[in-house]
Formats: sequence, C-alpha cells, structure tokens
Amino acid sequence: MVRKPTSKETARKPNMREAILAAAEELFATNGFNAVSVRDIAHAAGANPGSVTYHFKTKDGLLLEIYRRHCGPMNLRRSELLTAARRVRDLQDRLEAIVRAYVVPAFTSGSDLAGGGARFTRLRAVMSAEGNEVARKIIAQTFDDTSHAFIDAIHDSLPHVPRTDIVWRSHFLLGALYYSLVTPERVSRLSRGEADGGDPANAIEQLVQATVAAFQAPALDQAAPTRRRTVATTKT
Amino acid sequence: MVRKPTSKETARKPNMREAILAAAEELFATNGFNAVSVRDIAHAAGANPGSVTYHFKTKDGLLLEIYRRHCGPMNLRRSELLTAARRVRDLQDRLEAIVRAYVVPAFTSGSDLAGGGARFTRLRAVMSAEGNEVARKIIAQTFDDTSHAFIDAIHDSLPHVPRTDIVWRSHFLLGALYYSLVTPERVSRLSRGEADGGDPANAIEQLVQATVAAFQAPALDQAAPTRRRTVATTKT
DNA sequence: TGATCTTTTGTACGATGGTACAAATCTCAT
DNA sequence: ATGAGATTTGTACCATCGTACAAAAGATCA
Repeated sequence: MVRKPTSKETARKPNMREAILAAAEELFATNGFNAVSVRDIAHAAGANPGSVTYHFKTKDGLLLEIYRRHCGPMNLRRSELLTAARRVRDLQDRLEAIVRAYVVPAFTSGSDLAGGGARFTRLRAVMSAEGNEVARKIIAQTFDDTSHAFIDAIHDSLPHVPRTDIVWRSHFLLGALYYSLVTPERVSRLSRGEADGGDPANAIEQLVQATVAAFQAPALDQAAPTRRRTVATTKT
Repeated sequence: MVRKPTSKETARKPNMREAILAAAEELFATNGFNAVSVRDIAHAAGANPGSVTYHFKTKDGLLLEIYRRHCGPMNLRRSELLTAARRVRDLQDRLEAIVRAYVVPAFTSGSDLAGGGARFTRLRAVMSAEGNEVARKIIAQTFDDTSHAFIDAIHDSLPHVPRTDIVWRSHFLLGALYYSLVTPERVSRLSRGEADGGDPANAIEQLVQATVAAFQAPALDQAAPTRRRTVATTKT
C-alpha cells in the first residue's frame, strides 16, 4: 500500500525521516518542547536516537523542519481562501468568510501532510506558551504578513471599527483557536458531554459564529451608549 | 519597610520561602515548567538549591504551593463579583458585569500576593499548554465549580442561547484571556504600536467588549436566518 | 558482484537535571 | 549565654539529557 518511490530523483527512503517528524510533532504538540527528549521521539518513531541526529542534526533543527513543512502550505491555503472571501459582496457574509478563511486551515490539513493542520496548530500554541525561541522567530517572520492581510480584510468589511480594536479581537480569535486545540476535553467536561470539544467541525462553527459577533461589537470608544460600565468594579 | 513579623505564631522568617515562590512563579510563567531548573529558581531568588528542597520537598511541590496560594483568593474574589453581578437588573448590563467578574480577577491581584493575578493566570496558561499533570488536577478540581457558576449565570441572562454554545464561548473567553497574557507583545506589534498589549486595563476592556458580543451571538442552530454558510469552503 | 554512498545502530561523553543529606548557621525562649 | 529547633549551605549521587562518532547494514548501479 505504501508506494515505494523507486528512489531516483533524490534517492531517499523517506519512511524513517517522516516517522520521526510525525512522532516529534505529536509529542511536542502534547507535551511541549522541553518535556520531550530525543530518545522519546526516536522510541515513538521506532528509530534509533542517532537517527534523529543524522536527519536533523539537533533537536532545534527537528523543530525547525516541522515548521518548514507546515507554514508554507497553511499560509498558501489561507491566502487562497482569503482572496475568495474578499470577493463576497454582502459585508456580513464577507466577514464570516474571512474569519472562516483564517480558522479552517488551522483545523484541517493545510497540506497532504499526515495528521492535518490541527496538530501543527496545537504545536504552535504550545510553543508560543513555552516562549520557544526557534518558534518565535519563524512565526513572526512567517505569519505576521498573513495576520496583517486578515486584519486589513476585516477592517475593510468593518470600516467603523478602529484598527486597534480589530487587532485585539483577532488576537482573541487566535487565543481561542489555540485553546480549543490545547484542551478540547475541557469543553466536553464543562458541557457535561453535550458537546465534543475534539470535533473540528463543531469547534470551527462555534468559533466562527462567536468571532464574527465579537468583531461586530461596537468600537470601544463609543461603547455602551446609554450607561457606562459601573458594575463589578465594586465588592460585595 | 518590610515588617518583620516578630516570629511567634509559627516562628518563620518568610523571606526566603516567599522569594523562592515569587521567583518560581515568574520563571515558570515565562519559560514553562520543564525549561526551568530548581537551580535557576534558587539563583533568581538568591537562595541555595537545597533551600528549595527544604521548603517544598520537590519541584512539583513548589508548583503545587504556587497554585495553593492563588486559587483560593482568586476564586473568592470571583464569587463575590459574580454575586454582585447577578443582582444587576438589565440583562445586557448583567451579562457585561458577569464577564467582567470573570476577567478582572484574572488580570488584577486576586489577593495581596506580590505580582498580582496576571502572573499567576499566565502561569496557568503556560501549564495548561504544557499539559502539566500537577496543574491539570488542581485546576479541574478548583476551577470547574467556578466555571459552572459563571456558565449558569451567563445562561440565565441569555436564556435563548443553548448551554452548549455558552460553554464553547466561555472556553473561547478563557483562551483569549490566556493568550493575551502569554503574548501581549504580539498585540503591540500587529497594531504597529497603536495598542499596548501589556496594559491590563486595555486588555480587560477589549476582552470584555468582544466577549459580551460573542456571547450575544445567535445560537448556532438558528444561525444565519437568511443564507446559510456557503463561502470559503470553496477554493479559488 | 563489488564499489560507493546513504542510512541505521550502538555506544559513549560531558553537561545538567532533581533530590538527598550532613554540616554550618541562624533564631529565640529560657 | 545557651540549648533546641528552624533554616541555609555545600556537596554529592544518580538519572537523563543532547549530541558525537565509529561501525554495521542497506541500497544503488557500473
């Protein structure tokens, strides 16, 4: 079933290398970078620890390669979807399409790589929480363009909301997205089994619905036209 | 300035113990649990590594103690604010008050402990991302009651929204809250300096405003009364 | 087949990790 | 001041870490 690639152009037997990448991705995404040892990865991949060094030189190099594999395809997919979304006439529909263009590739496979985009997005969430240096560099130089493109697109469809507010709200979107992937079981638990936090389709719909409404909230300056906030700053 | 406590009731010199707790909190919150060594903590606190073992027995014990110090006060504060919020008559205002009661203690000092609640909340975010076992246990048994109380309160003020949707949206709220504390500089960067992601007051207002709107979004079942979602599922 | 190159294995080294523990030091009621 | 208990220090043990490297095994093609 697994097609042997006749080994010509580059003459590789990609099995082991791919297995290591997949195992590392899974382990890093669930346990963080520092908690996972090269030996753990090798064991999970059915490989020898030395093999990891051979293919990726260092542990950082392994992480770097994981990012390289995913960033391109996911950003490409987002660009395509964003371009399509910007063409939607109705402003309300367009906003939803834009949000969907941002969210969907993060959950579903951004390429034909095994495991889909969800695992990689979860990895990004965990690395960002750990303050991983390798990840921080790659992310800033790879995703900031995309983020700006989305912010601009959203701003176009919500001209009355200041750009600053849109930045905040898209930041919240990414945080919610990350957290949905990091602790999906919390949703199942708090809903007492009525919702499956691990179901991507479910998460996407909920996230899109909630986020669109959040973006459409009135701007902060002109917030609460009748009363201004008074409550809950006081004690009992 | 620092009051020496006459050392009677329990006869301690709390300086070192407190210094270790503070240093650990700071280091864990910024670098994660596994990346920080006991020696790092001791060094940052101006203490000897053995001192950490003496006061907290193990590294896990140290983390446990950090949680113990913060969970109680923060939950208490939230309960007080929630009780007050539930008394608000106007449904819209009540919802905002409830959200504020959830958000504010997470950002500001939940007790008189140094550093305020923001550092501890960031710590929780990082631990949750790392899948830390100690933290997971404590959190589930300490915060789930509070979470349910908030979900119920929100449900009361939004009777037409299914509980499931409210669970999802409060999950998104927590994710957004966490992420705001984990990478505040991203907000500053993406807003090109127009917003200060590190300013708690700013973050709170933005988060409350956006979240209230998200909670008020139509329920998923009856979503999009005119058209249903069609866009952005198609390619270019 | 045998020469050559790629990949995998096995093992080892130096660094660093958490933790234990005895000795030194400090605190304070008597 | 002195003795008892609390705290701090210094050090050492053992496990595990990332990585290096030589040898074994496998693949490729003249």
